[in-house]
Amino acid sequence: MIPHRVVIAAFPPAQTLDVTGPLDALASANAASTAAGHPPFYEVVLATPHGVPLATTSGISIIAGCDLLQSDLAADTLMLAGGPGARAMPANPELVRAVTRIALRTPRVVSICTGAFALAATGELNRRRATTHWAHFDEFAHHFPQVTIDRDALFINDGKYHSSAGVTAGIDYTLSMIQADLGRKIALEVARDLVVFLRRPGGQSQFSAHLAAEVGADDPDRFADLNQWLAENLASDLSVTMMADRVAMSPRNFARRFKQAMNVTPNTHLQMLRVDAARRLLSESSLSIPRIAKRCGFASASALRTEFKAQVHITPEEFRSRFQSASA
DNA sequence: TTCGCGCTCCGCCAAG
DNA sequence: TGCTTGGCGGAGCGCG
Repeated sequence: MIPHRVVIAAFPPAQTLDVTGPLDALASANAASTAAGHPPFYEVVLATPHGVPLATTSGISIIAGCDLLQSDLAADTLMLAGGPGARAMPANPELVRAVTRIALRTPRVVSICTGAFALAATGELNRRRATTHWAHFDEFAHHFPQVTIDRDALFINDGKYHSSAGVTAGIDYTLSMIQADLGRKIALEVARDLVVFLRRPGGQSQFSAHLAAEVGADDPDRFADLNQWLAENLASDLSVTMMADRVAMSPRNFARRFKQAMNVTPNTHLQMLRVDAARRLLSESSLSIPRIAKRCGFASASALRTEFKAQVHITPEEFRSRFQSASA
């Protein structure tokens, strides 16, 4: 089997490759693929101008030193890393030409964090939707007015072009990419691995509560559609009765079946989804706490604080001060 | 701080 | 007879 080649483009003055989370997810997917008796699925190639090597702490082995400027660089997925170099990249015509050349012939092109600046510089995002790190929304909009910014999304898929918000959101995107490439089972195994290796102090797990619940669930597929619907409608006035109606069951039977399948009660799961959404908005947006509470379906900012503290063990304000700048 | 209300969860039991 | 489903009621909890 020919491995799926992921070319990661990084731009000077970067000296380290700051996409460790997505790389670890790819490494974990390779391990799961190997354990299933198949060769590693992903082959990761680091491409920098003139092949300048970068340090990385990821567990995946990288074919380092490929020249981003070479004309015949081939990829199945092109991943554009963020950082100051990516934001400065549009001012370098030689780099813009090189990335455009690769992007045009690559089936899937992904930007991580401020890698969106490098992707937008190619012009391929014009009249498309995209996202980037919240702290650079205005700067991005100023430089690329023809790109529609989605300020709430964790990641955006528009045709073959994909963009993720912060580096943490890049992990969520990578999980969805692995699910598309290798299936739901492997993606859940990768998520389970990430629980072990990527959980940060202060309770900021780097993957969604949705996935966390599925990892611990006996039968996650049974309520997959409902969970998807819940995640998309958190701001609605949701109740166990409404969830039961949604899956055409009586409330009593629904509660029983949900607990059996997911290992948590419906309301506990709903609260996990709400805190997860709040956590993302706290680290990926500049919205006020009351607005985040409303958007996530909490009755008030006070209700958000109570539930947030119960699950994450710190207040939303502490969480924001600790993690908001960490992903910039 | 207290109290009442509404919601959730769960054990129990009956019906299909 | 065993399993699934759904109703009932009590305990617990959050919120205003």
